[in-house]
Amino acid sequence: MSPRGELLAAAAELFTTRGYAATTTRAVAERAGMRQASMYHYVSGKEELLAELLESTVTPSLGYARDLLTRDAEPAEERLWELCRADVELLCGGPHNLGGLYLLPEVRAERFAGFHAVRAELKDAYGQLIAATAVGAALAKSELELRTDLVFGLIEGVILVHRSDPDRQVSTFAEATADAALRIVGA
Amino acid sequence: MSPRGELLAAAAELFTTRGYAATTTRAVAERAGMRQASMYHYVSGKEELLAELLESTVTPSLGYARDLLTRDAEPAEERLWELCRADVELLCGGPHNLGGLYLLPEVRAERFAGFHAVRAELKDAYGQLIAATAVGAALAKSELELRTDLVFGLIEGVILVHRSDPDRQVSTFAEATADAALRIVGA
DNA sequence: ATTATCTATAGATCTATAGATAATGC
DNA sequence: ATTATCTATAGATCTATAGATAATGC
Repeated sequence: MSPRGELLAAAAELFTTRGYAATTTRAVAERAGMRQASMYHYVSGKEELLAELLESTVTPSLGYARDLLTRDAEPAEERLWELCRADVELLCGGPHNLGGLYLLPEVRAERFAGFHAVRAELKDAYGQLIAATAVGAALAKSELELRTDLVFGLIEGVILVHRSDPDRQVSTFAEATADAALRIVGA
Repeated sequence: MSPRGELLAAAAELFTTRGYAATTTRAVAERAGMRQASMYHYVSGKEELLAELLESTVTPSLGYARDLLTRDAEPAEERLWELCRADVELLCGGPHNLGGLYLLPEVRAERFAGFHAVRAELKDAYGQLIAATAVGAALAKSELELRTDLVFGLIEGVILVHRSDPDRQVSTFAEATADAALRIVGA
């Protein structure tokens, strides 16, 4: 792996376990096999590492969501189920609990607006799929938004469940979460 | 309010917004109206503040859950709904987003085992109520545990939803979350 | 020439204690 | 006597840069 990749992997592990503020540049650099100062040859600092990690966790889900939105021959219920399953798999399935980055209090900073923009797009895709279900088509706009929030909340909530029990098998849990999401929608 | 209470309130606000590691003892003390060193007259340090805040957020829900468990004249579905509603109200309804304390990476530390024990009891109460529903009584044990995890995940997930949109009215959102929890269970 | 690394360190914190002073309550 | 507070600070970090050295690529 490239030195930058080593730094990102080290940061992913440390940020998700110890948190962002509690992780020193020294800890990241030495886990990546270099001295603290050498890190600055590859990245501008901790912030850049977190920004890049955040975007890398949400971009694949967004790409998949966009693909699902175009597949309008398939029932919206099946596509929504599949988006939930894949999203949970991506958030909880990686080597570290990458979804755990969403929980860090620091992500609200203006610096990470890019991440928030991509996430808002992903949430919009959830909303479109929910609106396209048989049940969703019959709901008022405010009720649709509420259910979208709840489904989105469930997906993020499983990150916390996964954090407190990381040994659980992710694939079956992801499917169960997708089932639960459809029940929340009412489909 | 007592000086200790002022410190706890200050810590609640700062820990939930900036995070634990990023909050200095100076910031907590001065928000509570005293000098940094004076804080040590009332508490042993930051850890004690977080431990006390964590337990104070989960203890009321547990007390209410125990009360609901004894009320076996009422249908389990209604009691579960009410527990979910009250829990969301407590986590998201206070002056600060106290539920946000659950998201801090530091809470996993051994130091906060007391909090985790109380939370495990609360989760057990959820499990008992779910098992007592008409649908729950027909489920296998593993499926029951899975749905308990999902309901618990939903409740914690709404903390994140609330964090990204703190201005939403809590009471209606709490009711909608309770509705969604019953749909996850299948009741 | 450029890239990759290292050591050393300036400058800026942050925590927790020491020690002094004032206020309170017997 | 005890409680509440303060100022000052020792000791321990942590970040980011400076400056040196080695390795690589034209």
